[in-house]
Amino acid sequence: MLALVDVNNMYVSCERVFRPALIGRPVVVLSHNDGVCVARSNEAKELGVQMAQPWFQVRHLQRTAGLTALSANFELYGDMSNRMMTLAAAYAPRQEIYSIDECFLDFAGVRGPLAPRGRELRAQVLQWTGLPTSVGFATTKTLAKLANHVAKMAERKPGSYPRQLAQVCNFAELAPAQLEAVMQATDVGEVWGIGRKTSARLREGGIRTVLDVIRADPLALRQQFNVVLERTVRELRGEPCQAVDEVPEANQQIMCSRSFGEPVMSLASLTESVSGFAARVAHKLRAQRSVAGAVQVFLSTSPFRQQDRQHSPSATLPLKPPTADTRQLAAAATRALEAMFRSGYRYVKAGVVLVDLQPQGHAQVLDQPDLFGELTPQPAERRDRTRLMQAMDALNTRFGQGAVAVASGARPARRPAPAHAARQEQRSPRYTTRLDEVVRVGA
DNA sequence: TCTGGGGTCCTAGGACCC
DNA sequence: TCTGGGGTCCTAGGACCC
Repeated sequence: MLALVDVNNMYVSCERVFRPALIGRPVVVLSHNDGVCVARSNEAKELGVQMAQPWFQVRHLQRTAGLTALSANFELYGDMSNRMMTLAAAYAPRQEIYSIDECFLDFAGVRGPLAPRGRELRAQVLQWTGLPTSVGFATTKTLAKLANHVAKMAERKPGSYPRQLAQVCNFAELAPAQLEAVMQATDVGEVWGIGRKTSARLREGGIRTVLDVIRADPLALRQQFNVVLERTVRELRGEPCQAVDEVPEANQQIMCSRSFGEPVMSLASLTESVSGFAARVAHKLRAQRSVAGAVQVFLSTSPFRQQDRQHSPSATLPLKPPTADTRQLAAAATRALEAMFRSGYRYVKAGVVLVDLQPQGHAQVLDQPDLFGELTPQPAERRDRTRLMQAMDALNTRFGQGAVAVASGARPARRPAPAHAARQEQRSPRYTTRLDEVVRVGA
């Protein structure tokens, strides 16, 4: 038996822990650049605010409906997530952390009724971290996700599902007829893995509810759609197709991209951004003990500005031998940027992607000069590089991203905030990870 | 005026080989 | 005029998730 534990409206719930006055009120959390809504309280959902909806489209609700908007505070959410995950892990032999706000628990070998354990878990996480969760139990991952959805909706929309399924829902405890009623009451688009396009096509074929798709022929679905849908339907029928993975696999690509606060036209400014992105991805790369075989850089103008000329190039540069050295990655990234940059365009976004990742230490040694005329460094030099990068990572972890950076060209040592710095007008304090930002009590 | 930032997996089609 | 067949590898793009 599996459980899916999921924090309700994670980012909003994290903010409410430290600002209880926001409980019961419509709240959204905005993306990096205060661009779109990335989390919504139930009250904000009731107002009709959509996931990823541009902030400027709903901003008026501040005045008319008392909507509160906060800038994303990922440092806070990451720390709250760690606390929640640690508590949840104690309830089952195995845990897979699936995202910042969800984990699967595998109860294989655990005896006794599970719903009470789910309620205990929920109560402890709520009391110890302040985060409200929902718990869904079932025999496969896809079913556990669905049970979790039912637990949430039964709580949020009384009447949508039986009241006793609220907060904690165990499909295994339902009578067959009850389970069938639940499947019939649930739209096929709510299923994990069935998105907008697929559900629209399914509906055209007369498949509207979860019950409909469970009764369809998996092989026929595979032919009409693809193997992913077939697996999803098999999981809905109780046939496990996805295992619980305790140890996360190393990422196959690592990306850092940002929209700018305002359009950027100068190469110098883009170079500064791209070097910064390269430093971030290099840091992440070393954290998972990998090296990159190639670096990709992309730029784009705004597709929403029809009146602007569009230019969205990308370029990939191989790294031979593969490396995790910030200086080499930043140099390659800026070279790629220079090769594709064209003046006269209003760029609004750029990004750096590391691909062709391999485990550290497996990289081949070249006895011929590489593309840039360099030989594979000798052991002593490699050791120095590694130590330099370790020192950089340690300083940046302790004092904040960017405390130590690679000098890139003409940038002055002490520079003003770049013109394209992010807008983040409503960020809350990092209560749990910065000593100077902890909650103050009294005057 | 203002439109996120990460990831994964699968598939189709082209290049290439024998 | 007539223009293989089967296999592999790679890449771009689509769909999905949070």
